Amino acid sequence: MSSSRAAATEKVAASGPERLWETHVGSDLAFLLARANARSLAGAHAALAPFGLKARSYSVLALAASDARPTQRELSDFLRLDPSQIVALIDDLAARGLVRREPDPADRRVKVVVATVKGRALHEEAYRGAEQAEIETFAGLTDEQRDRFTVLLRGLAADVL
Amino acid sequence: MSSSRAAATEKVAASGPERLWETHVGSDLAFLLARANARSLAGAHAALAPFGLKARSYSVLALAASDARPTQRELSDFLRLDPSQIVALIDDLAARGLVRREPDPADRRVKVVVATVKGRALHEEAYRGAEQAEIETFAGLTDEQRDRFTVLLRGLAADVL
DNA sequence: TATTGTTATACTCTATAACTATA
DNA sequence: TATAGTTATAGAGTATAACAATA
Repeated sequence: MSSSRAAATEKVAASGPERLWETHVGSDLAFLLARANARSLAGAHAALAPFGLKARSYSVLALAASDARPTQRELSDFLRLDPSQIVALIDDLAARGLVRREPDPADRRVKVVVATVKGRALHEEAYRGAEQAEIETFAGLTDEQRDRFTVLLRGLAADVL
Repeated sequence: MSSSRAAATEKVAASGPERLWETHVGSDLAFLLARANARSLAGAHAALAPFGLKARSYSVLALAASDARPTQRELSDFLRLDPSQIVALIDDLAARGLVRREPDPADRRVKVVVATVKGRALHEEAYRGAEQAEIETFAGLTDEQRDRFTVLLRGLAADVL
């Protein structure tokens, strides 16, 4: 349906898997979104692997390294992961000395997750790697397209179901 | 970093999980993309469940119901799923009488996957459900934004890594 | 009673390798 | 020797329920 794709299909009838783009699946937004996400995730994963991090552990570390001092429950809600998964992620990061649990004096049930000095240092490096991967993943977009893309995504992502 | 988010943060310091949006994770494109995808997938899943389909089986059925007559290998390449996963998906759809494997006279190794009459009928219904879910998921976007979004996503999705 | 974090368990998904039959 | 499809299996990821400590 898009002009760029239509231009490609004006040639000879494509052979091989490419020709399936002409199907209506090829213009299904959910499908395209899933593919784009898979690509982005693969790039992030490759960039974070040298630091022993994946997308999730990186997110947790990044939030712990911020000045937000998130609780485990907040991490669970924000990252949309089950509390038990947060426990596992933090156990791993804590075992590596990157993060620690601090008790909240106001409510002894909650534990605030903060990055150690070592954790902040690793985050700094990983952040640069992830940033670079993001640039490469979205290299096909102009700066303006990238900004628009971010705004659109934020709208979709922020809406609570 | 974006103006829309900055405007939101000018208010009072948020409490609860929402305040974590102020973190740089909240403007990480890969993160936003993952969230948007999760939301889209959840919508699609809910819409397809009444038909006994998930995102993947729906994609396979849709391609089988098209006039493209895809081979299993083409499905594997196009959907970026391992050939063994395609086998499992088609086994399931075939057991339900929605799809069948046709031998290719030109190459007896390959099997073309085509939808049965029953399969085409179910796809028709599921397609309308999925379309409706997509409309609801992207309801926050104007038609123009939606088109731009599609073009951007197609560029990201089509690029072979 | 409700909530935070934790443990345990089962289920789905994904990745990998080995096998067959054709080419 | 290479390719299409199949089978089997192990690992990662996900969802769920039950529990202890605290509110």
